Amino acid sequence: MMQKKATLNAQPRSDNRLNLLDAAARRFCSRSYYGKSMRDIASDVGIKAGSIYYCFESKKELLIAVQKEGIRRITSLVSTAIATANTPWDRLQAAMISNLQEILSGNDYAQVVIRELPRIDDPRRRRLIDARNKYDLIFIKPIKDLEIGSEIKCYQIRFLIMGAMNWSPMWFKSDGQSPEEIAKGFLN
Amino acid sequence: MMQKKATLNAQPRSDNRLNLLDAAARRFCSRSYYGKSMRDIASDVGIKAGSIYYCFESKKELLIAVQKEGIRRITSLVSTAIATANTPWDRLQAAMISNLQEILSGNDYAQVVIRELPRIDDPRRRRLIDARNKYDLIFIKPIKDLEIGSEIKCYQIRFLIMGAMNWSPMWFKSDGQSPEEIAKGFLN
DNA sequence: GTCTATAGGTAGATAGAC
DNA sequence: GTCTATCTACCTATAGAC
Repeated sequence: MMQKKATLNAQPRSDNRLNLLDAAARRFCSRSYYGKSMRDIASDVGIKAGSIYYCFESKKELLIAVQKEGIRRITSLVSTAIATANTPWDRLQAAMISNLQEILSGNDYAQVVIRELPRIDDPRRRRLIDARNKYDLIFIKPIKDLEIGSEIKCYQIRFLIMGAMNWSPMWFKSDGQSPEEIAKGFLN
Repeated sequence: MMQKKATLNAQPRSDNRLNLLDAAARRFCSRSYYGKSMRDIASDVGIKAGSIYYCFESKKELLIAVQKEGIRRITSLVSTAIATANTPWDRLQAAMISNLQEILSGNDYAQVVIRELPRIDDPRRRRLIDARNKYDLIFIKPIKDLEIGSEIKCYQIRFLIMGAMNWSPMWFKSDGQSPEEIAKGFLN
């Protein structure tokens, strides 16, 4: 699908696939998947709509790619953060901080996973949901290790924490509390 | 805009304005404001797209009406629930239970407020946001009355609780925990 | 790798009949 | 109140030039 070498008469733009993903994430986030056109996304990276189809075979493919990348990024960041902490409490806090950092970073990938995944209708959605569920499970172990209640209780706590985090973009102000402060505030 | 009497040759449908609001709420919820057409909404109530414009002068007007009604409903329900409880703790719990009942009821109005309000671009959005902020404030008083921390702490708790509630439609299963159980679970 | 041109479909909205 | 018919605009996607 992608060629290794640019032809001589092509303009010297570095890999537009990534630029397109960034633009799509931004656009899908601000007005939903259905609310922004291929023309909008293309114009953000300085090309025409038809050219997107060199990298992505359809609009839905573009959405799936954004979501796949979004899950990959946040999973990677949070896993790393957890690995560097020693106690269950620190692991939970580290996971929350890096999760919030990614969600509130303004790159919009995570939000497209969060907000658009439940309503896309596509066979590949199943795999994405599995990947997101797997991501959500990262949080359950540190909570269980806190040993503060039954298994049901642990899941309730996880729903509480993850819901609050997933919702935070709605009220977050970049001149207010930092992700660290928000995470610590949630944990008392 | 609306007439009081139906003409004789009109079909005997009772006020379609409400039916249209219900259908719009459902559709805007499932595929976003941009993802569903006036034709889709019209067909849900058994009329043609052009006929919607007898009740609503534009698609955006229809969205605004859904959101206005959504805020009105949940404000009314939660205010009433709070008024029937006696202690701060009971008031907070009553507010959470009725908030969750409305959000998880399946009528979709609340979710259109929650999910679509941040991204519509319209002068009237300001008023809706004010109304929703006023609604959010309903929760702050019971939390403050609990006297468990500083004002900042109270707002952190509110963000935690409201975020978790607003997010609950994503994982709620109608054969699982009830809104009461979820609210009590969040409150420990 | 990006362009232009365009096919083929659907969108929101309006006008006028009934 | 709802219909049909229609306008204009925009959409996704493709084909072929460069």
